Amino acid sequence: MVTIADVARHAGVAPSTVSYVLSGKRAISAATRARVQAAVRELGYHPHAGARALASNRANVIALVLPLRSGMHLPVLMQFAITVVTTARQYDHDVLLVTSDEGVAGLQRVAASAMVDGLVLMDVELHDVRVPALRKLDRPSVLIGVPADTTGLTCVDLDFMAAGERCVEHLVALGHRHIALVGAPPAVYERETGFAERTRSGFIAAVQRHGLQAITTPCEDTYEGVRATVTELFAAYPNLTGLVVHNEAAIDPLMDVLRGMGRRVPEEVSVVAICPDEMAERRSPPLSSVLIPAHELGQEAVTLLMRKLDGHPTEELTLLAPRLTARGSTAPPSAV
Amino acid sequence: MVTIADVARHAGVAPSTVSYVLSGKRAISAATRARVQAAVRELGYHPHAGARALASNRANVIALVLPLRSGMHLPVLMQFAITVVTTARQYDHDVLLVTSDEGVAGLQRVAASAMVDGLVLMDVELHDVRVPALRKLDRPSVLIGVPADTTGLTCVDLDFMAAGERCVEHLVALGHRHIALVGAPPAVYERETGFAERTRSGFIAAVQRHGLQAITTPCEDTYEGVRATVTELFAAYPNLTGLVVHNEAAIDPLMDVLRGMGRRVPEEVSVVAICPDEMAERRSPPLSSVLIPAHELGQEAVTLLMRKLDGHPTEELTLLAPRLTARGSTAPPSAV
DNA sequence: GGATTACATCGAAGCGCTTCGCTTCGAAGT
DNA sequence: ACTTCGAAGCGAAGCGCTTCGATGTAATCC
Repeated sequence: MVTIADVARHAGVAPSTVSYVLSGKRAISAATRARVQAAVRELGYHPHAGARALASNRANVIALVLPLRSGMHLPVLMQFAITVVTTARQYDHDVLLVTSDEGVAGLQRVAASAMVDGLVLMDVELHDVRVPALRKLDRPSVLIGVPADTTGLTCVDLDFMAAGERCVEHLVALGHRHIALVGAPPAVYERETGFAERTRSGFIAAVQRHGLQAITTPCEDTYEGVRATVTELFAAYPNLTGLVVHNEAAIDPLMDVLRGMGRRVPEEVSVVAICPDEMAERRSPPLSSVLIPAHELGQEAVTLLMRKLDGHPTEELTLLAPRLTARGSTAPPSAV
Repeated sequence: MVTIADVARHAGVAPSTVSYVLSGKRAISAATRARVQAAVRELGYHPHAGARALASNRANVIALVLPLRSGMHLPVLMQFAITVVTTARQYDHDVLLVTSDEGVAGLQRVAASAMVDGLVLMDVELHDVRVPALRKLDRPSVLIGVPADTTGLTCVDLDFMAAGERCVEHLVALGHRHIALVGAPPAVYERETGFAERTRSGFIAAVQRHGLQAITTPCEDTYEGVRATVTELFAAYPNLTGLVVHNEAAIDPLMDVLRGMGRRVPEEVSVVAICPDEMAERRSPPLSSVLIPAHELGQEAVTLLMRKLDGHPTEELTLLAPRLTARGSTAPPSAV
């Protein structure tokens, strides 16, 4: 193994000088710097991460904590994860992947053992068990998702309330007057995941602002569940022409079911979804949608964490504005 | 921060004794061990990972390396990742997530800086650039996927050749005589990803064994691409009754297209897929399928890596036998 | 021109842990 | 009773790095 002493010897300087060249924490003459950098390159030197962590009290690693409950939408999580890694690398940090299968103890462990300098928690619920644990952890952290009490925390999320409103506005602008929200499975509401409820309240607020009836229903993401939900919906509200869908896994079945019922999209029913863009684009017709900005969220989360690691204060709550992309699944309602 | 010295003092022993209690590398009397363990618990001691890595030359971390090309099937990758983390924890290791966006340099870095003791590479291609880099890396590794030359490596994968054969056998057993393989997008074959080609050769071998015609076609995973492929297929081979689909993203569109063409599944066309189980089960009708055993693969990969870390030799190539689950999408061909 | 300042570099301490070799002690063997 | 031996625990070295204070040297000031 090549050590800093080897590099120093090779460049004819003291080890500390090499260290300062690498960290830039003290002024070094251009000549010396060049010599050291050449030595580093020639010897293929990589500082020993453990030694560095020990001496500097900084591991240059952040933890990415996934919850391990079922019903998560894996592709979105993966996209997050990839973005977090990529962004962290831009700040010269690596990412340790932690799941909650050891429960909260895992957080304790990676933080207390100084493996990581800070943490990013994905998919935080309204009453997430990890949040209290986090509070007494002394390491900075950023949450993706919004728990009930955000004091002292740093949270990032899509503004789901605005997203719900935005969907309604889109449909109303097209002329729809009978609009329903097809939401997450009941279990998600019971768990008080936050974003489901926030979307719903945004939906309701917008609909009522326009003097329309607020129709919302949870929806299982199985084929049969979707069929049942949609059937009931149209039985109860036969003149429904607009659907807002906030349930990634239900979208495919839902479109199938609509077709099966002979209700054509967008001629007879307009559908606007809250889901990743790629999902919306793959459908036929492509779906009008508000995208889940996994990339932006991940990037923002890491950037905020880095700021905290540098000792800067941050906002408690950062909500990203929703962007709606109109595609082929929405149109004015057919004149009746 | 609580150090080993604090624990030692609290338990009335030397630091080295605490270390030996924790590692179990030397005999310690039951009484002392109990006292030390109590002290550890009371003080909430967690060994400093960096210090430990420095002194012991072991980081107790493995790298999980994802390729960053497009067209990967994210949910499967995520499932892998989760399994790898969970399994690694069982061996008291953590997982560093590495993407190939720094190219091969990222591997160099995490290995040379002693951040990780070994690596698991996901989704390895036939001519993967990471493989040569790996060879000169001195750290043990396990590949998921099979490159062209496996000498000196440890590879794990589904036996795609057998999977292709298995699908054919299933359809033939039901009585089908006209069977086509709908494969991955052309780009995947061009990249020589290995598994696509292996499935194809298994398919061809099995089909020819039964004296049938070998019909295979790549397939884009867009809606339009699938429509085009399927249309051409049935135009060229009108009496086709069996389809083997090895393209996760194409399955949904394909089923839609078949329905759109008025070809009912399984009454008129039987479809067997190679895809994750959950995907097969969510469809209506549920798909007969050979599953991608992400969980088993991940587990096997980590287990093999741990064995290598302990200095044991391992097989160059471990292929998991495919398991086919018959569901609602396959049936005997209708008597013509 | 001597004192002052800034700049560039060095040396050594120490981060928290593991590990090697040593000491001590009591039990077993002869 | 004396050696022998294994078990249990201790002490100190050292892993590779960062960082602080010190030192040497050259530029700057009145």
